[in-house]
Amino acid sequence: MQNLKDRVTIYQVAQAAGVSLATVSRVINKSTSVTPATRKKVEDTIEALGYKPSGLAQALATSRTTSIGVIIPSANYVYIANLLAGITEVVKEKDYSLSLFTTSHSREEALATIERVITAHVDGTIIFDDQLSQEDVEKIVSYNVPSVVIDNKIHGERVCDIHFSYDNSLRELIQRYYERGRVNPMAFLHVHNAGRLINRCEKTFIRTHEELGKDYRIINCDDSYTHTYRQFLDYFKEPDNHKGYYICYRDSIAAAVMNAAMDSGIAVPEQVEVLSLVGTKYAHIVRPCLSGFHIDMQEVGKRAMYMLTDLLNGDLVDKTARFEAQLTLGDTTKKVENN
Amino acid sequence: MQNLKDRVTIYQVAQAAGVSLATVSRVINKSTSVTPATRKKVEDTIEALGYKPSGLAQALATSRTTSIGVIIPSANYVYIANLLAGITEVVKEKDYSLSLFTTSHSREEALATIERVITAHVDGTIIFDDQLSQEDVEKIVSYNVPSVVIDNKIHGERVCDIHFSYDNSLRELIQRYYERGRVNPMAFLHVHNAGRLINRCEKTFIRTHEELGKDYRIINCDDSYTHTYRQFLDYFKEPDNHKGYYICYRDSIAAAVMNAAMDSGIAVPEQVEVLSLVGTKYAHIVRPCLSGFHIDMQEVGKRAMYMLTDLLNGDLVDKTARFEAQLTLGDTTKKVENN
DNA sequence: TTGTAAGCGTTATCAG
DNA sequence: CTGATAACGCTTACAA
Repeated sequence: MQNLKDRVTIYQVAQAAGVSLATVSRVINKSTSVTPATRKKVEDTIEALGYKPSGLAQALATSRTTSIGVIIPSANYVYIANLLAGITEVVKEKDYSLSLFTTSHSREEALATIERVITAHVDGTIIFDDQLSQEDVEKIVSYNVPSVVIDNKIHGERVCDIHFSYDNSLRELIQRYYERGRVNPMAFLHVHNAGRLINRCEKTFIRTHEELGKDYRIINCDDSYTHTYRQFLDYFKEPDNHKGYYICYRDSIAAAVMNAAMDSGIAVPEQVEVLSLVGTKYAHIVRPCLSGFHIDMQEVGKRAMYMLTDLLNGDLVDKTARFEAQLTLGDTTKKVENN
Repeated sequence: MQNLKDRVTIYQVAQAAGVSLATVSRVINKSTSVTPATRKKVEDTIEALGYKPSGLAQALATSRTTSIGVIIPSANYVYIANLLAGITEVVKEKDYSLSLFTTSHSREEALATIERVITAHVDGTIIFDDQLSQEDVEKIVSYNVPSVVIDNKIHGERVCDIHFSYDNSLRELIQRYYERGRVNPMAFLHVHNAGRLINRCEKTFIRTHEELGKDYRIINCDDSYTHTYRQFLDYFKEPDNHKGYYICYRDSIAAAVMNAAMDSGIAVPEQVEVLSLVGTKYAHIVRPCLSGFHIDMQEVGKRAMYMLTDLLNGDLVDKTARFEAQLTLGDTTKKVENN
């Protein structure tokens, strides 16, 4: 096996083994039968020459890349990392490979990403990205790449979707809160442009309050621990604010509010209560432990990849899956007697 | 633009535009000059037909995939997610695409991953994976894919490396500790099979103690928050253990020790001090804030990708880069007067 | 069972 | 400036 080779091709293997291209191809693909003798001969020369088939040429010939695309806004979030871990697990199991595409912030980048996905010629995609519209997804699919879309209500012929369900559990939580005779209006921390999930939750929050005829508050904040922490340090300087129930987008935001409260000498949960919508394992690590909703993104990733392979094989049963957010009550909300 | 097309090929564009293949190829690649008139004609039909070049065929013809491979053990850790974010940022800037390969735990999986990387025909790889040996990397490189290797002392003709430097700062930290007259032996939490980085740190830890003629302790633990938390709850039942300085692999482990101590009524940092080696943003979020080392993995990712593109273009200046771990003193170690 | 030859969708080298 | 035509490395009928 020489170094820095210009890669050995199937043709060279054939020549060295004294057979034809086709035969080598057959032993690689374990397809039609080959005499054990010639098979052995070919396998030996493959080994000796260090031949590896070119996925490129194979893909071109078969028009299957056995590669799937994953489209996400950024890998930088814990729950996206978990999603990726789940996807890769099944990707390996099914012997696919995975191309990662990120969209970032601008619309142009998103469009450029779509182009890339199409030219990359992946067999299918898993899309977890709020910025892509129905049309964007349709465009991808129209180039013959079936897709599973996560938390982004999009439907179509060769599109599956996984839906995160918060509505019922969030509504229940709010109802219970007031049923227990709590009078402080709940506050929802609005984050601009943070995606569908939080928007949906905000809508549910507002609608439920309106149905109950209760007051509520919306507080604008940033999707950044540090900013929110500072903002709430300020906010808690006002004694009137030394109470309240704050519903936050993710762990780190909830932790920011909680830390700001505690660092201002305000008791959590006695005076200020905090709840996060998108929980990760860090909810259990911070003290007090965060109350919040939680969806196992690794499971979501696995599920998404299973759906995609089924879709690709044409034996998909359910075109849609639903993950219900689980509420875990930690120590940032007051305990209520559940009996 | 019809739906579910069998993708339009360059040939069909040529025919529709009344020119030859070659001309279409030229306008795609903006290479040699084409009459503005024909260019426009071709561009229009490309638009009309919704033609996108096949990356596959292009790659086969040029023997460049403009795709790089990233090899990691799992996407599941925060600092790896940050690394990925850094890499993708530059990947887009340089107009590459990225294939993700994970190795998981067994040797067989690692070997399978290497095969996949080779057949995938990526132009280069970024490897952040302790399980791969010098030979493994050499194998990859021998198939004509230059690589940059992170935190895994490997050298070679077409290999760059990024090295994390902990030794000096860790040694200094230890020396200072005893210089201040501290007498409790430090403890190092050994995690089996957690990779080179922690092994190196452990060696430095031991060697420094031996040089100083000081006692030290090695405590075995798991790379899991929950396990370690339970283990240390037990450990702290013994009053003799209500003191000590514990050096932990990562944030979550350090938090486990810290929480176990506090939940056992032990004061941090007054009685028990904790330090983490691999810090993330969560170090600032937990309370008390974790003291620990920190490397900006997003920067590392960007740097790695820059090195790789330089390597691919043949204009690499430095084959090696070094990131020094930064010590951030939080509230889990005692303050020392620095003047 | 094995070999021959025609694609797969591009690029690139020639002539014209 | 443009058009044939031969690669690129492999798969897959079709023949032998």
